[in-house]
Amino acid sequence: MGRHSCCYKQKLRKGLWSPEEDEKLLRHITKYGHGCWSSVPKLAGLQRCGKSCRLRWINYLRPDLKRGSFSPDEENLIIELHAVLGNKWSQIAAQLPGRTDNEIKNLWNSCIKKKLRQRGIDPNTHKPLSEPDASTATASQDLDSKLDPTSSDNNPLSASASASASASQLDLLEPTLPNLHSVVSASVSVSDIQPLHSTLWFNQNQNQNPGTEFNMSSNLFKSNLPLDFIYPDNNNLSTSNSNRDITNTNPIDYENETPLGLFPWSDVVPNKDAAQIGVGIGVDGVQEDLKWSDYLNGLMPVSSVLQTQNLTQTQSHNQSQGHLGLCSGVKDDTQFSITGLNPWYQYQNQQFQPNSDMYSKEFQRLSSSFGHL
DNA sequence: AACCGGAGCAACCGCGCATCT
DNA sequence: CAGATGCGCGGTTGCTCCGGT
Repeated sequence: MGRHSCCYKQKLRKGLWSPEEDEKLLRHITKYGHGCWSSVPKLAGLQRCGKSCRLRWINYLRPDLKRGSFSPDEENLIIELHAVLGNKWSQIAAQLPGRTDNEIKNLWNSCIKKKLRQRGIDPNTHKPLSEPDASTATASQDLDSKLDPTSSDNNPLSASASASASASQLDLLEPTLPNLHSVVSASVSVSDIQPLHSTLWFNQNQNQNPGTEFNMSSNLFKSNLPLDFIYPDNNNLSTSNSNRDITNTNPIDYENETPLGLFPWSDVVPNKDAAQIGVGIGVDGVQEDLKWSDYLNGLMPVSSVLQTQNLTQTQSHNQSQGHLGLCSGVKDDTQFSITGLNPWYQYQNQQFQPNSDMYSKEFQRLSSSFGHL
């Protein structure tokens, strides 16, 4: 196939995305969904190819993205999954809600590879290096023998491994995959790695209503509860969730094409200074002190930012400290539903539910995603 | 202060597969 | 059935930041 025809077109912008482009894309997809990606740039008024828009959305603008550095648990899980899946970044990312394949790939290439080598492990084979560092080789060998994907005897996810045998071996993987053994105890017949690793998500051995009882396979999931999901960790906001008035919504005024705030909590920011996130929008030489990612990370409304002028870098930095633990667990953007997943829609629709309901929705999505199980 | 090199990251490229016409 | 188109993935590039010299 080669390059796509859209890539040959002239006048298409390349390179870094400007805040204006981000806002256009975000607003368009928020309002209409992405539909056919090739038509997105035209409809959104962007001089980009659809592919570029898709990439930007998936890797950066998607509201369910978790931002910030990877936790040790996440890194461990990536290593475990890489041992099984290899460079299938999208499949690895599917097990890490809120993380993109690109993000994981970059982490792997820049950090984890190096760490594994320092521990005497070949990051490609997950075997000890030919000349491992003596001080670390012994310890790493132990781990390595458990993770060797080329050995059906040692590989707990081997297609030929029986469920019971796998369960005992999976115990060895703790604590990084604490619930994996119970997953395997469901007597899953492993003939295909795809359905198997999808079971990392929940414990199929539960006979109860899986929507309320299924176990997350990793501590990663436990920290991403709905309230953190919806409310930014912002010092300017009350930290008491119970004190928040979730009926105080800030609807997007689509009729006039002037969003009051792309995020519903935009009007909850209690003081003017806090609202004036110090992002120098990179327009015509205006300062761009803060990375756009930091701006998004601070979850300030685009409209507020666009109105902001003459801001100090200090304000930028301080505001950027706020973050949101976004976690939807949905990797495949084709499955993405603005109204179903987007936290601010849930917020606006006052459909906020206790954790069990949240998990129930997660399970429903998982069920549809892995319906072939 | 200037330079340099490594790390981290965002974005692009090229390919394969699926779907459409 | 074949070509065109759309989409997704993994690999790669190039930019920015930052610490060391």
